[in-house]
Amino acid sequence: MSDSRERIYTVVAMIPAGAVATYGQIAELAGLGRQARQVGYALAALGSDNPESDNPESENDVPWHRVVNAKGEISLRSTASGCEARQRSLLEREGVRFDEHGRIALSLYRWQP
DNA sequence: AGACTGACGGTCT
DNA sequence: GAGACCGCCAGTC
Repeated sequence: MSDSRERIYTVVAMIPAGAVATYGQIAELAGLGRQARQVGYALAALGSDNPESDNPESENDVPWHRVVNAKGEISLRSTASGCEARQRSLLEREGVRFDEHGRIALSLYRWQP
């Protein structure tokens, strides 16, 4: 276990509702620099919708659904297909609108600490 | 030790 | 605007 992962979770948990953050942004705030990959890797370790997975320390309070890539799209992961639909639903519930391309206007919803 | 993989980012074409 | 390439790091085989 790397403390970097907890740092990432902490940063993600700081994202307010109705706002989204990019992986690169999270990485920078977490002190990882440009390692956006590591951020996605850490989030993937959460198990997304696998509450059965064991991650007692990270808790499920991490709003991973507020994290999108630099294009403003929901990144497709290897497994758990359909999870993105739930993510989009959660974001829309928070007031985030998607365009025809199914992308988010980062210029409007991008979280700015 | 070496090689492959992965929720990505930025730049070039 | 979209696609191809490279780079960066950690974890796993």
